[in-house]
Amino acid sequence: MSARDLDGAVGREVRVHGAVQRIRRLSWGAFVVLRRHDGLLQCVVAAGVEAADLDALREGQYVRVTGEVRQASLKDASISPRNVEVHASSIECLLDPVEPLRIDLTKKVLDLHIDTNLDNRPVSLRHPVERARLRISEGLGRAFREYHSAQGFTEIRTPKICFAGAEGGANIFKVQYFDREAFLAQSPQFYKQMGVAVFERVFEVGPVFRAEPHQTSRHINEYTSLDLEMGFIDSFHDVMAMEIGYLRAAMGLLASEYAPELEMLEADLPEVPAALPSVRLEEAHEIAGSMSGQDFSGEPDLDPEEERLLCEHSLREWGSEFLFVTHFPSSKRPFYTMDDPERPGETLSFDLLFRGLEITTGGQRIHGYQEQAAKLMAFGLDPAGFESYLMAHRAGLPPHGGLAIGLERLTARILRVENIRLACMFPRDVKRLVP
RNA sequence: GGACCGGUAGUUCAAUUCGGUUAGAGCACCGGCCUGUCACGCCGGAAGUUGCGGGUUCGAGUCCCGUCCGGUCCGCCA
Repeated sequence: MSARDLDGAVGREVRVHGAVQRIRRLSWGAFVVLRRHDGLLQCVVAAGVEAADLDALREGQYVRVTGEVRQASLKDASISPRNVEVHASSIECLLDPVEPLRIDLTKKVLDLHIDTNLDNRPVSLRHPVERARLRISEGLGRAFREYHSAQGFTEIRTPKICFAGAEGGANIFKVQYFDREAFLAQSPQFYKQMGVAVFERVFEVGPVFRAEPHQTSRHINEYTSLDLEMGFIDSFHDVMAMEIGYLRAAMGLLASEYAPELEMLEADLPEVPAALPSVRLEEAHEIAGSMSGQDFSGEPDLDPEEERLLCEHSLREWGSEFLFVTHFPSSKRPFYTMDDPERPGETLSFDLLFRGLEITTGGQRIHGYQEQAAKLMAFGLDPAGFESYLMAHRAGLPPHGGLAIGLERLTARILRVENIRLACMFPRDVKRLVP
């Protein structure tokens, strides 16, 4: 029985099951809040109801409650629905935990060190706030699928065990693959591009792996990439427009179907203007420079301080919490990125900044075989090592481009969670391989 | 790879410039009370090898050396 169904069942007898999230004992009985598949439900258990041994009732037990649905008016935002409660006529224990919970799940906030939280993830995830964060992340992934499916994209699944990395460099995990060495995918980039020739528009929601030994609140070594690639674009602005469409759809879906979670998390969804501000990297450096007094000009990338400054500026001057930065230098972008014919040394690429953090990278790709082979060599790479990739170029690719959004980063910034790990069910970082 | 910071009860934190009696508090836990709670409330209780090893000292959670573990930020990136 869903929360919505309970809403319409006032006066009826229902049977529900769940885990005991918290018990508030009073002299006449207790309020017992159940954790269920789609929210917390308050039950009222008077002392002496059938099969109910209130003294034996413990947080963490799994129970089945039978009772009448009655109207209520509850103040606790973690409970959903809040306009009904179940007055138990019987309560049956299905399972007793073998040890008391190691973490206090009854309070409004989990007052834990992030490390304690993550070490105890099998339990801490049962807290309403942690659960709600994962639901928001799920909603963003769901919106990505729904929106792009409606836009004519085909969902693809590409291998995560690869012969070579898409981005090159040392940040790739090696794995033993029978009698050979293989690598964990850093990106579905090559496969997406091949997919463009098959379906014109493709997307994938999947894990990517980065072996960088970074230790910050915005990096994990396995994250979920919301990837897309689209053919027959006129410019990379088509890709940016698609992202705007997605963000608008995603915020709409969250507002309509994830309202209880958003309310509990006290989240403020960003407005997504129909057109987002966009500046070239050079201009971005100037803006950040004038705000901080530092000189960023000539830097090939944005540093984290600039990302924060630029977002502040974008909100104040243009009323947008999102800001595109374009035209990163060729040297800083992968070899498949198309150069701007009008601006030598610059690429037709973009990042999207949101609330102080880079959440997306994208751009137009090189589709011509000769151009791609030439740029590979200019990067000091051997085209022979990219044979199957270049096969697609030789067989012909339409003009195309795409992007990748870091799901955990997007989730974390929407919820204003400081550490990306808290937007992830079981984060992997340099120090953390379990749980 | 670099810079900074930290490790005290199950947990989150205290512990007075410069070292000083028996290392405290909130929450959780245990016992009792409370006719409707909303992070319930009230009374009581138990709970610690101060990460580990060594040193200085009459005396070390506090100072010094070593060691282990971790966090934040930077580089790099989503």
